Amino acid sequence: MRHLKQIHAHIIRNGLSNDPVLVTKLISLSSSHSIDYSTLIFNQIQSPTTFTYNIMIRSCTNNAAPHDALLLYLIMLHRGIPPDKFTFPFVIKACIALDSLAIETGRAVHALAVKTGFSTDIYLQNTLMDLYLKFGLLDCGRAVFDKMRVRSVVSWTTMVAGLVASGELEAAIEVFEAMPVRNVVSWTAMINGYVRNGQSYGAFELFRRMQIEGVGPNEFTLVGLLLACTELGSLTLGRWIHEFACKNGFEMNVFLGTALIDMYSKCGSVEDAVKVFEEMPERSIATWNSMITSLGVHGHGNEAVTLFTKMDKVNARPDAITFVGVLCACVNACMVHEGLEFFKVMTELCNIVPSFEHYRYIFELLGRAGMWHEAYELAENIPRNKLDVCVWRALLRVCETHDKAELGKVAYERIVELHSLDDSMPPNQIQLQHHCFEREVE
DNA sequence: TTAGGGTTAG
Repeated sequence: MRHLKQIHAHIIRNGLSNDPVLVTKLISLSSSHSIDYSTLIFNQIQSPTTFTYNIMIRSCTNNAAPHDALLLYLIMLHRGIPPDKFTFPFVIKACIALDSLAIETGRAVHALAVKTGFSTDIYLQNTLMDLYLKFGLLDCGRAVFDKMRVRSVVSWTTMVAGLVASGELEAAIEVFEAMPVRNVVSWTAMINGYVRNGQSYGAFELFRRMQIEGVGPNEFTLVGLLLACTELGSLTLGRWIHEFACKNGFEMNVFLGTALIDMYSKCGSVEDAVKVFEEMPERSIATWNSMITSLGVHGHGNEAVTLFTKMDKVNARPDAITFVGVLCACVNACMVHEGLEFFKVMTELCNIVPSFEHYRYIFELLGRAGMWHEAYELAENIPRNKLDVCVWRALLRVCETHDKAELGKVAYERIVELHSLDDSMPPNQIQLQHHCFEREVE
């Protein structure tokens, strides 16, 4: 970023700040470090063109600001700057990055693309398919696919991946088998389809077929296969994939490394997980989380906590999942006071809003420490939202295991009370829960 | 300047 700013200064001093090529290059290069800086450059352009808008829209989406991307698109239309064939895929990608509420915007963009004559662009069609399929509108995705006059391997793969994500394994297989050409991405998408649908042997069968047909796997493929090993609980197969990766010179990137750690941990070899972790040249938050969780569930609570404290030294910021792992480790290792301290760090220092899982572990810790009043206070102070019923349930659960009938009854009454405020809960379900509780109390 | 596949909790 420092070098980029120096270059930017030279550009200004040499009177080149209106050169569209230089300016757009600056925008896209700076966006991954500071979207604010990119916006600053963009706002200084005297007469922005379709091209500069496209670049700015793409930069926003690629850097966690899809909402701004849509806003820019609207401003662009408002200013009368015409979108082109590049604009539409970028805007649809912004919709995909948002939640499914953006589907209406997506449809409107689709409509405008039809009106302006860009709807037959293969890049747009592929992106639209992706949008509809990812938001569960399988018929719409299919309709785009069926209307395409030319389909590339990307079109077919998008269809396969979309069906797989919706659990439509049979339909995905049908499309996959009908593909005229398959590349490593297509094979990987299909392998993951088998894994996600609990058919891990099918995934390995496909891996064999892929190699017979002369397509080599890459890191993505191996990650899918490692998930299959994890699902099967097969340390032997997992080791084989690991050896395959080493023998074939695969780069130990964060995804492959993390999948290996997770596989070793869940297949019972925490030693191998640690070995992989220590040898990784680069780690993501998922890598840390996987390793901490692994140590925690294997009864190495102290090691998990030590590793957690190391995160700070390498500037890795813990997230909500990290604390689920740490709290779980504390529960398993009976580190009551440490756990309570971490919960404090999480909420007060890291500003992480506790989820149901955090409450579950924290109630367990408080229960073990006999701090029932604190547990009650904690549940009582949760603002009214969707989570509070779950939290009282978590407390009820802990009360049950610790034979804490009195507080359990309070928790139970709160659950019934909150349900009665919730119209979406049918009365017979409340009755049923009431019945269950009475029986448990007896 | 554009399109598709990947890791962590529960």
